[in-house]
Amino acid sequence: MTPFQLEAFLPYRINRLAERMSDSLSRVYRERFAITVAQWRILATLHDAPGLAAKEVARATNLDKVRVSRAVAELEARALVSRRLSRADGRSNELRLSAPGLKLFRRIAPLALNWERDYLRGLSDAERSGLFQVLDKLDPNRRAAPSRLAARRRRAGAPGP
Amino acid sequence: MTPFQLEAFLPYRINRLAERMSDSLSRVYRERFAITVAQWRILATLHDAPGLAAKEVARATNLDKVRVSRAVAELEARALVSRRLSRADGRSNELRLSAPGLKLFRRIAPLALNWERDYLRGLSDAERSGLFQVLDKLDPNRRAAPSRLAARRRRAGAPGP
DNA sequence: GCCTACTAGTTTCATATGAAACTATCTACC
DNA sequence: GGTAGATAGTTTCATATGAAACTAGTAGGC
Repeated sequence: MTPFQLEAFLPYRINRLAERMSDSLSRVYRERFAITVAQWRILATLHDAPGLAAKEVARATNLDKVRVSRAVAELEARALVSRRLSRADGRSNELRLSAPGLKLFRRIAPLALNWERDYLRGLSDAERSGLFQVLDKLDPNRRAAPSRLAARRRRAGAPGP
Repeated sequence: MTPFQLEAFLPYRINRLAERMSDSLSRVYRERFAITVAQWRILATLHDAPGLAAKEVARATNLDKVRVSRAVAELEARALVSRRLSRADGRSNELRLSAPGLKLFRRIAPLALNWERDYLRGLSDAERSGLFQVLDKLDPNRRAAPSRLAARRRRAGAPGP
């Protein structure tokens, strides 16, 4: 007999966790602000790095370029994001949060962080830091500044290394 | 300034990990056996619990009933799964792997387990067991037999409690 | 300058998805 | 035994998705 239990199979468990988290969190900003997951990621990315081109946004958000194109179009239509033709490359635009976009981001971000804190409430500090450490190992990020990440994680309740 | 880094935000990280794992793993059975993720979950579930109704399969696989209905129809068309009208409830069918379905499952399962072992290769035993422990806390399963899970995990390389 | 190959971003189109409607059956109550 | 919800599973239909085609621009010979 082949020993296989879906319930103990990592891809299945991670996938299920991802879906449930996403459902729970997206309710926070979807119902109240009519923002999709893609739009939320883009707002957060442009907040952190104003002037990014769509291509870089796609990379930073793990979204394909079609979804970025559509989400940015919608954000622009709602005047939450502005675009300006790049001087350096006439094919791309520099994307930025508009004033209302920034305001919206500042309303949502604390809600998202609260949601995360509540979600992780049941874990010990060691479990929290271990979780992020394992995430970094299984799915390394190849770009973001490590120091800011470490700071962010410390705030999230995990003790430093 | 609102401190928010997408790269350090748990739902985003878990989602990205789930997507990448799913992409990598599904290549194992999609290309070679033309099996979708939903179909794979259903095969594994029916292997573990023959005779289940679609409703129970949906619950065990975390798939909605529409997807289960479609995936089962396809599996049946390919003679990998058989259905028999339930004696107890005329609305549902007892679903089972056929002989070819069982054979296919037995080919895929070891590949999936190898994939998982390789994927977790970079983690220490403590990290592996910690990961599953945290998964159980963040996304508890409300049904499967704990003893079998524990056995499975021990095999996966994590020391028991 | 001007081909040629490449890239950023958009659009098209075929497929995947899931909410809601539907069908058939069950359950509980009379 | 008949009637009024409930429930299992399928189908419909409107929307989401992403691969591939397309548009516009760039870069590197020559």
